[in-house]
Amino acid sequence: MATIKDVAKEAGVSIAAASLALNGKGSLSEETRSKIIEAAERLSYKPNALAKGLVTNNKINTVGVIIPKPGTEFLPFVGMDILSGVGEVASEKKYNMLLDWEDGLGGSKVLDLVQSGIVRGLVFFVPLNDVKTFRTLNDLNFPYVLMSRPPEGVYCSWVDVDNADASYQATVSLIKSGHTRIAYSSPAPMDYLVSGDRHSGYRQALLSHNLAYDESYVSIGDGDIQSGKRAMEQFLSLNEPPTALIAGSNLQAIGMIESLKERGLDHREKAIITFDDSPLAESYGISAIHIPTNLIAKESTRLLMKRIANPRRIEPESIVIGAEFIIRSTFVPVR
Amino acid sequence: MATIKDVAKEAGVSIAAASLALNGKGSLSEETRSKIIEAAERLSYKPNALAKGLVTNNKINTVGVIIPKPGTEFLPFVGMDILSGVGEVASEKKYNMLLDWEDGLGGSKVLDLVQSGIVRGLVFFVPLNDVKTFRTLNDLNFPYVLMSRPPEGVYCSWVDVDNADASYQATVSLIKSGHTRIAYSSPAPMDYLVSGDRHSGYRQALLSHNLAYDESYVSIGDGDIQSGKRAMEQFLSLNEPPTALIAGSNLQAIGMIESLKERGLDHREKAIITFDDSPLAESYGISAIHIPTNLIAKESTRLLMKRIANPRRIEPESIVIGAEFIIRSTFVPVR
DNA sequence: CTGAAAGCGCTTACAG
DNA sequence: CTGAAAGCGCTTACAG
Repeated sequence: MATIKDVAKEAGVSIAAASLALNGKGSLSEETRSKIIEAAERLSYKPNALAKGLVTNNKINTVGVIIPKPGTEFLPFVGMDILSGVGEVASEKKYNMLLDWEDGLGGSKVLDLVQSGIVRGLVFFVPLNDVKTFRTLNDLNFPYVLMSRPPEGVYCSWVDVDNADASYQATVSLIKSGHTRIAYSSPAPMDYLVSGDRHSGYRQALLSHNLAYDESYVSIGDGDIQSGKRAMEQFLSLNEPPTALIAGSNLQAIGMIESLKERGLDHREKAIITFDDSPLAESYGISAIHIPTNLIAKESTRLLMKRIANPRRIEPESIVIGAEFIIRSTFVPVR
Repeated sequence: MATIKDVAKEAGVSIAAASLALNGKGSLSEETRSKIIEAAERLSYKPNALAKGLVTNNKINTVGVIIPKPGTEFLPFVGMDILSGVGEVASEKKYNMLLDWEDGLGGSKVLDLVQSGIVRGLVFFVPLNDVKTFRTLNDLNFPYVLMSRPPEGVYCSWVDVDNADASYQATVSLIKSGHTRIAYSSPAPMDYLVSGDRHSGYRQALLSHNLAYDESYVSIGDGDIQSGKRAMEQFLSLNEPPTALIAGSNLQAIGMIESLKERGLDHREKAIITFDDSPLAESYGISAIHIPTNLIAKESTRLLMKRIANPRRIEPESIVIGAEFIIRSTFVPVR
């Protein structure tokens, strides 16, 4: 493969001149410049990113995306939305995208990545926030952005919807349409920020409308269909089963509906609202709180790029994006 | 950040000795070696991958995954399955994973990647095969593996299911349960290998069982729900509508069922078999041809690793993986 | 068994 | 306006 040396020789100039011309820097005569460009094209020269990275900032132009290991905790639709958003903004800036996930072995993997120079910045979509890793990144003054509200004690840039508010609004709309027995099923363990925020919005809505908060109406789930079934069964076994449910994920909501069907009940027997929207929720006709994951990913990556472009430590920024409540056939007033 | 120079100084040895010790090479005294290792730990030294890559093979230890742009043509479940498979094998070998997709601007992006030294090998999951890119990769003797049967004229390693055979078997099982009017809806345009292979298996099954092949029973779709609806509407408008259908994707199959429902028909009105299996197909109760995407991804990456480890040109290998036919409630005998 | 030196492909002051 | 030189962080023959 051709190197810059070959290009210089082919064009009959010095290596430095070739570098300048190829990067559009310096003040070369138009003639020399085009002579060099032509030589590069003739040899189909592509710069070696490693050498370039080594000599500039010791980094390669790559953004790293950290997501949960596929198959756990989140819907593939969400994952792909994120990757597509990050990838789009990254590629606009001629950045590559590196994908990795937490492996349960602790955050050391992320730090390896950072120190090896393979990435210039990181975006995180990790439900359980690892404070220690973030602290270390802060100490290193390494650029990163969270696609979620940061955990207590971490000062950094982030982009997210207001989960508590979205949950509050959804609960209120159920109350307003006459429901008084409303259940909540979390998308993940309660120590996950997203679970806690949504739970507190739900609770707040009940209390501010003079409805009792009852723990037996709360189920702790994970992202899959089974956990939706379990939640529904738990709720149906109560003396006074809820008439409305807020599901933590599409698959959970589907599980709830399946559970209803298994008992020979209509899927509109209960009012069901799910977090996250997808073709799935649409085709099942499930009312959904649309979290604009793709937009969150894009905005996060934009913040990251801004931060990378600014070598000095700058103030973290945060963006709160609005969630949209989409009413479909599972939104039924109390009967 | 600490460099190898710092480590050498801290341990009181030469840079060469430090390099040897850190890489477990050369013959150093046990004492010197551990002295160096300890110094590295004390400084929390992480080697700079760029420098290392530059000096060894001009490449960084990264595998590139090329998939279609998210949101087009394929189910996120499939995409995540692939990423998870590639990532798992890659990380076993301490490789990073770089994600990219075709952008419709031609394959030059891939070649940039290759020549920049960012990846040591590529795995492709691309329905429409770009012969020119593959030829160039062959010329460069650059390691890559396809997660699909290669197109005509490309000689390379690949891993795939036998789509024609899977389609044949599914069609035969419909014939055996009494269907004579069987429709086929492709997952993509017909010039995609996967569409063509499945179509030819379907056609072959009909012909070898003395059933006529009728073009009005064939619909050309894409991966989404709408195309399933369209296909069903096309078929239902025929004088003799099919009694059984083979769908190209889960979403297509769901579209077919939705279309049935919209007309007030039971979803078991028709026998429906879908390609690809997912929680979706499971929860809808759609009979499915399970394509082990995750396994395909893993095996492909293993082949790639083998190829990378072997600097000399070696013979391409191919692996055909069996598809599994899973019968669910949409598999109904002819009425 | 260990050290000094060359070199991977590039960029960036610095001379001229 | 252009060239010679140093250097990014590492590894690998090659001396000793």
